Amino acid sequence: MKNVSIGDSEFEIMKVVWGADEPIGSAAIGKAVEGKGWKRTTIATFLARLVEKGALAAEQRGKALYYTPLISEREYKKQRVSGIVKSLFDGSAKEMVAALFEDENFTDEDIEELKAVFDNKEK
Amino acid sequence: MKNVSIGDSEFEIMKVVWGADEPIGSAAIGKAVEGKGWKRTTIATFLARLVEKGALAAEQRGKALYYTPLISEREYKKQRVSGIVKSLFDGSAKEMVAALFEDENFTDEDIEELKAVFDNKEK
DNA sequence: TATATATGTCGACAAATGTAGATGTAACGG
DNA sequence: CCGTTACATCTACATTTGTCGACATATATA
Repeated sequence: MKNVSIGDSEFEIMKVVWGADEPIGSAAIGKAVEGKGWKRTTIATFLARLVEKGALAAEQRGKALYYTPLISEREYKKQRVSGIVKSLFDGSAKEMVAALFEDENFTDEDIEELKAVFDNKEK
Repeated sequence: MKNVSIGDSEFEIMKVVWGADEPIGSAAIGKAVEGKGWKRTTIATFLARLVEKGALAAEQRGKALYYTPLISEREYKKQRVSGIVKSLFDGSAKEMVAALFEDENFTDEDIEELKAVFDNKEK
């Protein structure tokens, strides 16, 4: 419920944990973020902080810790997007969409799909 | 062009400067953000940092400094929104809109308007 | 068993940001 | 001429986030 604030690097870790359907161990996480060029301890710090913040739960399994998300990806994204809508678009999601629309690339299919989504919701 | 990073409080200042159509002086800015509860020096720091960052230009006019935005509101919002789309929605603006749609409140009028915008763009 | 390997914990340091007190100064009111 | 204002600048301190290195320990292995 509370607003967990997650940094960009931490977020990369979250994505990995969200991507796993079961509690995921540090080893697997490390493997998943190879390529980011982070030292082992760096990753460990992110994990520890995420646990502190209440974004992840950690359980000991053998020698290693296994992590489970305490906030869902959807929840988190929603939080972030709402924040942007509120601070940049005065709370108007419509404004945001309109702005997005001017700058981002949408294919005609995208638009069709979106219109469909909208039609669906429109009661 | 460069990606100016602006904090939340700094952003509040930017909004004021953007809102003025002419260079705006520190006094006016201070007046505009009364209510935020910031001390005078706090505001001055924000202004100074924004100038350092290249977000604002300052010119001396009499005793006070007058500020002009060096990045447009549109430009900045675009930057922020693109960042979110990239990091949270894998670069898919469509996904973002869809997500927005599930969480935010859109009135039927909003939807109509958006569809109109979409129709317009669809070539 | 002595050792290399895998992990977790601590403490650190830097940059960005929020926030403000101390200082210095020039203009203004009397 | 002098105190009061109105500002600007500088320094400072806390928190958050990105990144580690140093350590301690348990485990696996030669």
